[in-house]
Amino acid sequence: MNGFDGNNIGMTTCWAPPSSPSPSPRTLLAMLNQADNNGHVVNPISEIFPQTNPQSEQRSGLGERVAARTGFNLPPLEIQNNRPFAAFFGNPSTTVPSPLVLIPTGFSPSAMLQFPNMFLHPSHMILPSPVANGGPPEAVKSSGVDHGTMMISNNDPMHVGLPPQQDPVCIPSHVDSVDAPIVASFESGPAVNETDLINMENERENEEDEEYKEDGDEEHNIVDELDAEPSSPKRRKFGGSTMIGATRSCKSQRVIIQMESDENNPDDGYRWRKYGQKVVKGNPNPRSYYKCTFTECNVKKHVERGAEDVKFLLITYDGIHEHAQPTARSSTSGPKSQYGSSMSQDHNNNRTVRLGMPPSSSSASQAMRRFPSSLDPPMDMTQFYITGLAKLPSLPVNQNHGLMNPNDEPTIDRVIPDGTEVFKGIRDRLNLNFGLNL
DNA sequence: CGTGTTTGACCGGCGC
DNA sequence: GCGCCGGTCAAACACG
Repeated sequence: MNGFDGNNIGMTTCWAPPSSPSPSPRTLLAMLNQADNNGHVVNPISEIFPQTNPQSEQRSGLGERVAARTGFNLPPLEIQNNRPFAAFFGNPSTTVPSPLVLIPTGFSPSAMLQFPNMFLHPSHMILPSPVANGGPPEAVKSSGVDHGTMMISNNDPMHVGLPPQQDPVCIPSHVDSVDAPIVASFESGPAVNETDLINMENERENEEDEEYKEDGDEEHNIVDELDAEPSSPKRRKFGGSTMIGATRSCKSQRVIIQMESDENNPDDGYRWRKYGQKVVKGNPNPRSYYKCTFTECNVKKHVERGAEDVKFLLITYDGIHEHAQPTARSSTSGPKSQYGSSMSQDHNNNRTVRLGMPPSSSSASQAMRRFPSSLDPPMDMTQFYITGLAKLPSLPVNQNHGLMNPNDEPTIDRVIPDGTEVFKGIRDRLNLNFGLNL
């Protein structure tokens, strides 16, 4: 049985529905999917959800103003539940993002998953003054009364793309007491606008190649040094390891996801080998370190539970898979594949779990079917958002962050059994549009 | 027996 | 320079 039963999972990025006639979810998906085919937003959200609330423009909050501009009504946020990540996890040393994602003007929410590089870890941001091109960098707090969250914009002239006068579209991550959030943060580079993103997409591989080249040189040097001296049994051997320092992995592409799960290591389609566990400062719950078991794949992840609420998992992925997902679990008695034979197991519950695998009463082969890959038809994350929230049992449809119109019927053929599909959707989108394999 | 997990020791970065 | 901290290694162990 899937460990996500009964868990309420939803994206933290949210927006409200139009207050007047809206397209059905099916229509919406069709419209949004048009953006997938060429990587551009053919139908901006403002076209899909035309502005219907004349008072929206008078809102004071930046997020609300932009929401009003784009035709969305942001739902009220419970400030006490909208804590910053570090505070939420009670671990100030944990590298976690703000529970806000920032979408430059002109982007639809679906674009965030097409160009994840635009979403930065706060530590990588230069926080500009709200006054364009003036004043020292600083955090910009939302002035919205019903938004207790901090907004961070990026007008860094070195990177930017955002015209300074343009307000970014702030999509507050709604950490709701009912809806368990999934937060995806992408640490990969500077914020840019859409056109820059296209160029960046072309340049990204070259940059990474150079970075890897540098890494390789460093590693080579270290190995040379170590080769000159004998090593004790417990002494670290650098051969085969890309680690130079404790924070080495910070240079790689990093994606941080928060989700609610009973499992300590929900399966995400790849196979992981646990290589360490450590209690980090500020969180009594140990952090588990995993490596991808694929040959020569250096992707790592670490998983820890929230300090305050153990229901929440913080999963941090470091690196990019440069291989396909395993098609099936190899048998311990069968021929050895490139992968190890194990699944990530939750030893607390003594069972193997597969994130993104809806419970099924059918055959085991179906249970082992692969995750969608880049070869599968593109799926806009919005539909996962919608379908995920549509399954939330404790909220009336018209309160599901306003994502569904009360008159809308859920699309039966797209309704996902549990919110883990949101995770899958994130990964698919990252893989499909950015080559980021989680 | 093969594979993955556990766990104490070790390492480098960083702040003071 | 020292100590803290996060990250990693690898022998021992567990499991099927």
